[in-house]
Amino acid sequence: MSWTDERVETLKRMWAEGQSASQIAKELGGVTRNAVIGKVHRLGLSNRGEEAEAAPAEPKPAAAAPIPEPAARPEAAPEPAPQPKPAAAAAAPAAEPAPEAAAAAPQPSFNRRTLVPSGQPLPPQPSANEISPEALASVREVEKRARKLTLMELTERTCKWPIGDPATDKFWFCGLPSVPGKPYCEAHVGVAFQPMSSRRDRRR
DNA sequence: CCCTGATTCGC
DNA sequence: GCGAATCAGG
Repeated sequence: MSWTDERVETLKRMWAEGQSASQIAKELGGVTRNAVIGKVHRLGLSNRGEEAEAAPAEPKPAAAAPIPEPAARPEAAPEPAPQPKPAAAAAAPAAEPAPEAAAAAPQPSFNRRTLVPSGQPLPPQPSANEISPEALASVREVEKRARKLTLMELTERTCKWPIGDPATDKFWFCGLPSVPGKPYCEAHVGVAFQPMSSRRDRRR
C-alpha cells in the first residue's frame, strides 16, 4: 500500500475528526498505526486539537460508538446470530468489515429522567421476559463485579451492558471482558441474545 | 493488559 | 518518504 492522494485525504479527515491512529489504520487497511502516525508527522499535522477546532463539540465518539441498547430484543441485536451458544468454533475472526457507521453517538447529556423513551428503556433489569434462571442469576452475580466503566472507557473488548439508571449518576457499564466478537461479557450475552421465540404477544 | 501518540533510524 | 521498533505515558 502506498499513500495515494485518496488515502492521505482519508487520513487527514479522520485525524482531524479525532480518530486514533489505530482506527485510521484499520480504516485504511494495509497499514499499521505506526505507519499512520509516521505519516501524520511527516505531513506536519501532529498537533491535533489545537486550532481548526471548529465545531466538533466531541471529537472522540468513543471508537465504534457502542451505544448499547440491550433489552432482550433479538431483532435489533447487533449480531444477526440468534444462536444462544454456538459453541466455540472458528477461531479466526476473519477480516471484519467493521461498518462502523461512526454516526457520532447523539449521546445527549442524560438530563433528568426526561428522556428514556417508552420503548426499550432500562435494559439493566432483565426482568419480565422468560430468560433462563441461570442466566439471570449469572447477570445479577456478575453485575456486582462490574468494573463500572464510563462510556469513554469502553473498548471493543469490554462489556457494554449498561447498569443502573441513566437518569441518575448511578449509571455505568459492566466493563468486564466481552466475548470475542460480541459486545457483552459472557453473562450479558446470555440475556442479550435470546433465541427469539416465545414472547408472542397475545392479541393486543 | 489494553490503548495512546512520539521518536528513532535502517531501508 | 516509509514504517517497525521502541519509547513514554494513561
